[in-house]
Amino acid sequence: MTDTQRAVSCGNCSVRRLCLPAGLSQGDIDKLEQITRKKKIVKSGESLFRTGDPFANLYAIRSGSFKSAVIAADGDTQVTHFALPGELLGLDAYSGRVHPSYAEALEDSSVCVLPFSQLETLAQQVPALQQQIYSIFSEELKQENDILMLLGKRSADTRLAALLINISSRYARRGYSASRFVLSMPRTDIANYLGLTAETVSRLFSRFQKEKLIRASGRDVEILDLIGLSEVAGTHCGYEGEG
Amino acid sequence: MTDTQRAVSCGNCSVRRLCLPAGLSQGDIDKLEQITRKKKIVKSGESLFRTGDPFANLYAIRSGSFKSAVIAADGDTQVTHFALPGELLGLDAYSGRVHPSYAEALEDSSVCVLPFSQLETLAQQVPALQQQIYSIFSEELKQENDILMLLGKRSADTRLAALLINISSRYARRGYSASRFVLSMPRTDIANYLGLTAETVSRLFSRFQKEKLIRASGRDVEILDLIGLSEVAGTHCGYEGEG
DNA sequence: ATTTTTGCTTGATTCAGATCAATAACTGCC
DNA sequence: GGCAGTTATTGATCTGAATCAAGCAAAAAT
Repeated sequence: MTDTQRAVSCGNCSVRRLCLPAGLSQGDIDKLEQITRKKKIVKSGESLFRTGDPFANLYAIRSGSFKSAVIAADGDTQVTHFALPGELLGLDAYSGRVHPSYAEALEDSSVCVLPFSQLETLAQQVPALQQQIYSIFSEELKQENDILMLLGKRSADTRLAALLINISSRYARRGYSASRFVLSMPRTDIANYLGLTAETVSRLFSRFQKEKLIRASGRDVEILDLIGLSEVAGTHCGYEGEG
Repeated sequence: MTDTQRAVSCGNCSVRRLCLPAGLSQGDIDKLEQITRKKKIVKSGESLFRTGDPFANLYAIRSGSFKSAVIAADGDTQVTHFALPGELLGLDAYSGRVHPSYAEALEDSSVCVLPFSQLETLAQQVPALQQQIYSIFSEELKQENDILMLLGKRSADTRLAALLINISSRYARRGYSASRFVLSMPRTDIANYLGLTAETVSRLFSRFQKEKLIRASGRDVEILDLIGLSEVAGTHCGYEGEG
């Protein structure tokens, strides 16, 4: 076994506790690794899959980050998700056998390729894996509901504050600083995701800085006052999400 | 076997093609029925489950309709879903072992009670059932993405038009008229779901009537001009959803 | 049958965030 | 290092939907 292949194993993956192997025995992880031999590099701005692509694989993010988005009939797009290491992409493609959304790397990223038919077969034999798949689906649904709340009822400042706290706590889970991080997405993507315009997002960044809630320079963000920011977000953690 | 029990069988259920049994062989459906012995009646306004209830069952709607909603830290609620016969409720509770949302009957309704641990075990033995569960999860995610588009970028009239078309096509799938139906939810719920106020929704109903797109009297709705309504919705079917 | 409640509609006014517009800063890239 | 093309900030203005405020209809309660 070469070093390159070793690098793909779950055992030495920094996000194994957040990803599919979570809760599996070593023996089951070995089986999972056997169907996850391929790794894929996706450069910043490139697509992992596009809307309409046939569904064959799920993708587990190893490193980097992605946005996923849907495209309406009129060509308009809506960013639906910012995905970080350990998260799965492509789950919404199962029922239609085609990807209804697309995923694009926000920075140079790498993913594990999971052929779904094989994963399905393995899950049939490994209850813990099946449970983990249900769990990931379910968690995803739960989070979407929280975003619906954000878009349905919340003011612009609340939305941005909630996003910053959410991203912060997700980075923290992955072993990075919760208070200082680099946003991998442009303002336009943040705005689109939050149902706002880039101008409004920019103004809010300025306002949050004036209010000493954050310090921001471009995509570099430092949270100075988590309590204050949480008050703006109207909650005590992300949008009740992961954290 | 009594008549009451017979009534619970999938075989004579009008929505079996949309529900869990879809795609299963008769033998597999029999097995499914064995774990689905209980049926539950939920009266209008009553809860099927509440936020925070421990997760034990999934519920398949036999008749009637439900709204599900999440409650924010400040007590504010967001309606996340209107569920019709054949649809499953409770999927978002799996990962946390607790219901993160609640489900309330919009009219007198009945559901099949599916103990999840037994369903899980059965799915392990019946690949077609496992696939159907994945499919339902996946479909749900897909639809949430379409709602995100609606809430993120669309104007009030577009949102309501899309909802009307979506509900119409879902009724049609269940064998009811696509052009004439009774909304089971009050205006406030429609407004909340669409991220609007009840006043705005009411004004839009009036406007759509003036424009001869619909005829509405309270919750009784008739679609007069599907093409016109689709133009307002900016799409050719529901929010790209089920239809 | 009459009061109370709940749900729906309509009008007047306000405001948060969009839109339009102009710079400014940053990122490659010759 | 300088130029072209993004990406971000800031300002002025506008507008769609919220909010505030009645009034009305239908259903539930007395």
